Amino acid sequence: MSLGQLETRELIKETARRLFFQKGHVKATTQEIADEAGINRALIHYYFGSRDLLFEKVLAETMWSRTDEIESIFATNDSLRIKISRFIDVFIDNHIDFPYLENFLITEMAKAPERLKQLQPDKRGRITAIVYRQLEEEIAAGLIGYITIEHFMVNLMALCNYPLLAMPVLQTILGMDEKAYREFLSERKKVVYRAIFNEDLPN
Amino acid sequence: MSLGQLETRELIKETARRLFFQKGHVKATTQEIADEAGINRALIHYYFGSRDLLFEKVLAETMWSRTDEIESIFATNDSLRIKISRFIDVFIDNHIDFPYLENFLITEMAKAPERLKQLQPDKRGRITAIVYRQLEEEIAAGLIGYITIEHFMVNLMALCNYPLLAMPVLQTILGMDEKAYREFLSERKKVVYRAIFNEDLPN
Amino acid sequence: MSLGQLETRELIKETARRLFFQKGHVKATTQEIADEAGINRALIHYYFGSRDLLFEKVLAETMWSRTDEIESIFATNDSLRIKISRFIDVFIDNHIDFPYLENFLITEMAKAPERLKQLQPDKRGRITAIVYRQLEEEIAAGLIGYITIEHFMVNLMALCNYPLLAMPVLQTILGMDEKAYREFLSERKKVVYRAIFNEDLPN
Amino acid sequence: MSLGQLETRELIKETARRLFFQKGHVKATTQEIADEAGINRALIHYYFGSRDLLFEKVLAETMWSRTDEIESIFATNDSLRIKISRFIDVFIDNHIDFPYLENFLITEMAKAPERLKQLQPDKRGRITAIVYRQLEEEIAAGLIGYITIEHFMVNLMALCNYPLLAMPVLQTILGMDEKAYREFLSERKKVVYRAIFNEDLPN
DNA sequence: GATGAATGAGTGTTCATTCAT
DNA sequence: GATGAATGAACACTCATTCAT
Repeated sequence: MSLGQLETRELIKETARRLFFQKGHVKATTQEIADEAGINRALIHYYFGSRDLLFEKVLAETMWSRTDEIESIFATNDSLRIKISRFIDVFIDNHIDFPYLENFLITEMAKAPERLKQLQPDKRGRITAIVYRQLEEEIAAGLIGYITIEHFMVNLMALCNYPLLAMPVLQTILGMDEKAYREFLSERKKVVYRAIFNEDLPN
Repeated sequence: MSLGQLETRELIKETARRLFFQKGHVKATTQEIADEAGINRALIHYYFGSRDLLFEKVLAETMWSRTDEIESIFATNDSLRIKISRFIDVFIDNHIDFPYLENFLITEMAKAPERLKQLQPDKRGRITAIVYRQLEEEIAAGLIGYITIEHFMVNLMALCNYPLLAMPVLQTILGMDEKAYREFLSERKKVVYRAIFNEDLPN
Repeated sequence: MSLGQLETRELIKETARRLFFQKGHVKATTQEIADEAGINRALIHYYFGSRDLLFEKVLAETMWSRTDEIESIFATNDSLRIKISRFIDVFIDNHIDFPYLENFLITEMAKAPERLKQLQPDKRGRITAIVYRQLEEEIAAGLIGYITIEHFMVNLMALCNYPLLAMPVLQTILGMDEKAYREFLSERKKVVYRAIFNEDLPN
Repeated sequence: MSLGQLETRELIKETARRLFFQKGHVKATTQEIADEAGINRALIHYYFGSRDLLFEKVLAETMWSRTDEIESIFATNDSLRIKISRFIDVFIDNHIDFPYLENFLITEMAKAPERLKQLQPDKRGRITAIVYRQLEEEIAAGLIGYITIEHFMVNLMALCNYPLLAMPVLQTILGMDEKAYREFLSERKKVVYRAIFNEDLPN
């Protein structure tokens, strides 16, 4: 593989990723991608075989890196509070780059629910098991009120993801511009932590 | 306008609503809508001018009724806790019917952010003002921890909407079938109330 | 179905038939067909669903009428000589109109041999049985030399079809123009009969 | 020209010939040819300029060798019967290797009838002249019935070529498998000779 | 009001061909 | 000589839209 090839391959994927996940063009056509990348439409087929295969490639890769990120947070010996605090950081700081990824995932999952299973291997199970144990300890110690693992995780995901997911709607409703919304999102780290543990985020 | 005319108009809108918001066919074609409604494709143009105009009409109407619903909850003399409790009820019970509406809204808003402003008139301002006052009283009385009105509302919306919005993803992650997920959603009423007020939902 | 619809449907089929079987454009594109018929390319899909379905329709219909023609020749009480004489007439006179049909059939058959079976139902068996009996009588009576039914039929088909099938090649080899070749073909009726029965065609 | 160059040139032509005439892939793409030959697609253009030029080259060469073969049969002092017997042998035995050549020729000729003239030089005239004389002698001697040279040659070609040409169709109609059809073809040598001379093939 | 027929613009994809190396 | 990258033209097909009736 020459350098040029790698660059073009990567360029196409980058462009697709940007259109799909950043700009929210869920149905971005090959023409749109080619125009944005400044290449010929046929090259997409040369490198990826078909629009769908490019699509799957980009989705899979993004999912992998995301899953790895999450796993690396939870698969440590740290306390639950530290883990959650990191999770919030990652989701709010990093995922600003691809605000539509979650949205995208939901739309696609609605069409082909069996696809996620390929993208999310058994790691999920292990993560849940770890968090489950730590959560039980917190509840037993009376540090947080009773809650099931499922609702705990969904609360966490909801509080972190929703403001990203629904950004265009919320930005309009709350009457915030780009900058104000960014500020709002950074404030949310404390707010989410507080909503989860009912106490202030340390330091 | 004859009765038949009204009926066909309404039938088309109903069908479009179902396909768009219930089944998640964001890109439902005029043919698909016509087939589902059992009418001729050209009639959609006869009544609505174009696919996009039908789309906007349906979206606007759904938004209006939703806004009205929300307003009627908040524009009373009830306590904040009762209002929030009703809000949770409405969002979780009623909005199960159109699970993809939120998702849809977000996707469309991403394309044309200026559109929402037409759909959400100045009512928004009045609602916020009312809730704002009540929220300040709660905080002042030490009944809930300090939180801005924006974060309070976003938390509430996140905890209610996210499980609906992300249903396909969560259903897969949590390994729940249709029935189990419905059960999970109904449990959430208590969970959300608790997360917001840090106390159990009365009765 | 309106008159216009039938006309357009028929027009498309006619045009396709002409391009496929008469002009030998085995790979005629939908554009070519549409241009030749003076209609929009998309209409072909409107009426036939796809290029292949149009193709199959036209092929099947042409085959049916041909099979019927052959059957009506052999399924009588006439003598073998009369039947063969008619067969020669039909193949040479009528099939001049679609000189590439046979060729076409062969090319397509090479790709999908299972297709012919659908087009040629069990009629074939009955025809062969009838001819078989009559042929045996001729041989037993010493009227023609010993020959199997298979070779007899293949000889007949070869002598009739080949000059049509290979028209472009033969026309060039034999140095004949359109008119001369047509004359040559009409002479062949006697020649074929003679080659089969080793005696002159009556009257 | 280096040895390697010659080898690659020849390899490409061989591969094309096989795909075109043996496997019947009339529309074989440059990619298909390159893959089959194990070379780069661009090399076809390097050596032959374009797909069409490769095509023409291969067709021309195949035609030349075929014409030479025929000429060498007829340009001897042997009797007509021996010549015809050899002709039948060559066409039936040898041409089994390229069953689609004839078919191919016909299809291509239909598109560009002027092409054959370049491929079939004045040899044709000489061959016909020789056979013509011998045929007249046979007729004069009452050894065969009256027939023109054109019909005689066309009968001969028809009886030999048609079973090869129409192999896929005939195989289906006659219900023969590969092996049975091969057997059938070998029987045809006697059958054709008999149909031409109305007597058994010697030895 | 309602329909089938017809169209033009656009989609993903294929392919022969060219070009830089 | 040989290769991978890149392109333009064409293909079958889809779709919203228009039109005549």
